[in-house]
Amino acid sequence: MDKKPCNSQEEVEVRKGPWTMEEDLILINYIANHGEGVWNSLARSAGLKRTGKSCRLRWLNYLRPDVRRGNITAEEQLLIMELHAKWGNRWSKIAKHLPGRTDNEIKNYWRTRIQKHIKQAEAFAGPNPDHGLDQASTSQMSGCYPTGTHAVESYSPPIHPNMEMLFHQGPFPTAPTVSNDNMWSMEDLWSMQLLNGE
DNA sequence: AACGGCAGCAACCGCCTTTCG
DNA sequence: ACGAAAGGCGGTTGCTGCCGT
Repeated sequence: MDKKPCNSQEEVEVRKGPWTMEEDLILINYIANHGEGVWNSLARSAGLKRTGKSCRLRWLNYLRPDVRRGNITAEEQLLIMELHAKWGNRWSKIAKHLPGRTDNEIKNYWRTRIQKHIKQAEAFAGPNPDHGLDQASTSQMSGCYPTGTHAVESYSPPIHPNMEMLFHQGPFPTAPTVSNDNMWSMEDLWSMQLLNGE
């Protein structure tokens, strides 16, 4: 599509889309041996036809050994909502308070689960044209909360009262149906890396 | 059993900020 | 002090699998 007519010999084609197992292994191996560095040159040196950004994202969101995926606990849910009430869509900031969780995962979680339930709560409370949740982006949603100046100690319901009601009804899966069944586990990858690398 | 719609997740895109020369 | 490059972040999109009809 927007592929340039390759007029430079440095112009190697850039791969996009899902990462392959081989690419993952290359990246893991390279970082294990050389550590993280300048991502653009890392991608080149490792022989990956990916942008530095893509490598970084893959590493941070998926390949890091300390990354935890799936099974967001009820405690984590509450924390996410609490911090979101405080900071809005500052996902990376929120993620820092959830060890092993990535901003991307929290963002997805918020959008797919929590936001949905907020909508339901809104609907349950009755139509209110002023709220306009549909057009409310998540950032606007943060306006529903006592954001900014309110510190956590003054933290009162981070969510609509209806949300609390939903909580008691148990709308959130305490063990979300996230499953990695269809992919190799990180343990597999890391053990492979160990076999390959050292 | 097949089809259509929906939900969830991974990855990409573009903008903003930070760092380095 | 200025400009360029890289990193970081949030928003959005596309793909895949699941569920209901």
